[in-house]
Amino acid sequence: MRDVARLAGVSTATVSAVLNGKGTVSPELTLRVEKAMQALDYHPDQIARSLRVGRSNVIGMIVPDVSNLFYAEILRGVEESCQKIGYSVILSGSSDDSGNERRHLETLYARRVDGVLLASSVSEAAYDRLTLRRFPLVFVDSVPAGVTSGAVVVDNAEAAFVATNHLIGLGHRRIAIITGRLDRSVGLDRMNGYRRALREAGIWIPDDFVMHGDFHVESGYKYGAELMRLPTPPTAIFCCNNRMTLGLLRALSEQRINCPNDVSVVGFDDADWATSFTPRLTCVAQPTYEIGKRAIGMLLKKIDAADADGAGQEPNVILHAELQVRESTGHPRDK
Amino acid sequence: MRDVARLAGVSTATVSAVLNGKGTVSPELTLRVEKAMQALDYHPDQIARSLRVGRSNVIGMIVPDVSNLFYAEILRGVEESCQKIGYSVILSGSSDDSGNERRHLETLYARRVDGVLLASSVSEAAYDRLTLRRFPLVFVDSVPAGVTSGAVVVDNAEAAFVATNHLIGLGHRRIAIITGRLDRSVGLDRMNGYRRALREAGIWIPDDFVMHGDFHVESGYKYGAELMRLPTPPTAIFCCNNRMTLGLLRALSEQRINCPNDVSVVGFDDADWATSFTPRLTCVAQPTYEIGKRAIGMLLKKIDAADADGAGQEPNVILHAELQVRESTGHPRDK
DNA sequence: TTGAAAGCGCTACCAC
DNA sequence: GTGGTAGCGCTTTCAA
Repeated sequence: MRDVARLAGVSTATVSAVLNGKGTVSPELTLRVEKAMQALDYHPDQIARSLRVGRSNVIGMIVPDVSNLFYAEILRGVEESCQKIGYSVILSGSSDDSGNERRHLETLYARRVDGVLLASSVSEAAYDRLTLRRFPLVFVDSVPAGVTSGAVVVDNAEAAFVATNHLIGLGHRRIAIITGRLDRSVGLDRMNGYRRALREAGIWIPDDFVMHGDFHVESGYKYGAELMRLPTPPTAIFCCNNRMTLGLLRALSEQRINCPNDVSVVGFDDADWATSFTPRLTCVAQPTYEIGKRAIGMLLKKIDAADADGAGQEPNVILHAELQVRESTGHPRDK
Repeated sequence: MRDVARLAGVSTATVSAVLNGKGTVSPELTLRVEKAMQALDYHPDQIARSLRVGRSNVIGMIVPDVSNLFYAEILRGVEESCQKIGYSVILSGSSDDSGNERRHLETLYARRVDGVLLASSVSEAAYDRLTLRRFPLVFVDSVPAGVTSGAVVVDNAEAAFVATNHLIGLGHRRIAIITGRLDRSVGLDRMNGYRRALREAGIWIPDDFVMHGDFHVESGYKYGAELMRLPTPPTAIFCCNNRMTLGLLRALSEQRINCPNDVSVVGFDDADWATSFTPRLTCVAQPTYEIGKRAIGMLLKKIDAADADGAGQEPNVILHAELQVRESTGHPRDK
């Protein structure tokens, strides 16, 4: 920068003014400075700038699993929005471990990110007073119990309710569920939606139709296989995330159980493969890209509010998922 | 930091020494400083540190598509390795656009990242003298023509050769291909491997068995459909990436064409869904996680070499993909 | 072994 | 309009 100033015959202050479009520089000097910058292939050092202005234009994002398409899609929404406004995003994967999550939170703080997006948080550290004072934070996808602001979530209970009702409407009575982790709002809400639908339809479900999965492929596989080996297996299964659905479908395939003839399947989370399967998968499609966009929108609001010393309490954004009815659901055969 | 120094009754230099484990500080003072840091919940400002030492401990990674599982898996390898050594990664998606790619390169430079990982680069900007002087850069997945150092790639030609030979070995003679973009090494090499296998087996292939796809779902769908509508359709299709395979499978499903009875399919890239499909998909599995790990390893070497003013010419790392034979390939029926 | 002070590259304030 | 300069929080000589 000094070199630029020297070459243009001005002060560094002027160069800075040109850079930031302060408008108080004469056209003539502006041109000279720009020429000099070009000639020297000068690119302002954002690090130095950040240090000075106390703002990094970087946000952090923590997800449980980088290679889960669901988070990848959210990330895409986040990243594209960030690009437009000159933000960069540091991504870290927590592997569903609260220690990792906490560590990442510390790292991000040390790097002085302007805010962080926390997907499916598994740690209480996230809403420590201390952490919250460090930087604006918005919860994505899953929200800690009792938190009514600063989160972008989907109405999971409603979505599960609709999905289950779809099965009931087709005539199913023996409807099983493979739940997600119940210590997460996403997992619990989906199960509750399912239960409510059954209750309102006056359907009673045996305990062994409720399988407690953990969002991973293996649990979908294992519980799917178990369900179909029951003396009277379900005629429909509601599976609470994309990974487990993959496991479930694998189990069905191995047992040569035909879907939807022998059993109907409703998955949660749409995925690129959902329409390539035979049969095409009926599932609850979450607006992933939109989640990402809204989350970053809320975070920016919070960042601005923090700058302006406003309280910055953004009420939760609640988005709605849409049931995509395709061919993996049909009437029960032995009705 | 000043506060910590004051509270501990020492100078900031001493605090710094403690932080960096310089070892020249008496145990007594060390303890006092640590106490003070704790008491004030002090976390050193990496931004300031970066400015001073000229090293950010951040790397950038540019991928064409954040939500393609293939890149997501590589990213996972990268990210996990980075965590271990205290690096953070800024992720950007180029959407296969060279303008975006160039812009991200500029941004990353402005942020003074220590190096960048560039996946499937589409832009010549990446190997401009200028860009290369800015920071260590390693190419991942796809390598620009003629570049023999600084890249981590898979031997795509060999992988395609093996995959095609697998089909030939099963008795197929009418083997079609849906290629990727031929302006990328990945795309071209795979087609060449396919061609070599056919040539060596003395099999001649009509031109309309070679479909030029672009790595996206739609092209797999479109060309898959076209292939199967040919007067004499192929008995096997080799499909050059995960996305296009999804499209192809959808086309087959819609046309009620049975795989592998009517046509065998070999995909490129393994995916979580590959073993959940019926039939389970035979495909070329790239060592994605390993690619990520090796890439970051090479980048770090380059970074260190750059620090040490060494030339830092790391020869290309060439990894090998493995053919996963499953049920989507079988003998041709009408042989 | 410890501390004083310079300086990384930038911005913002104030004086001209 | 423009420039001089202090200082963001840290590390790193160098002197004590």
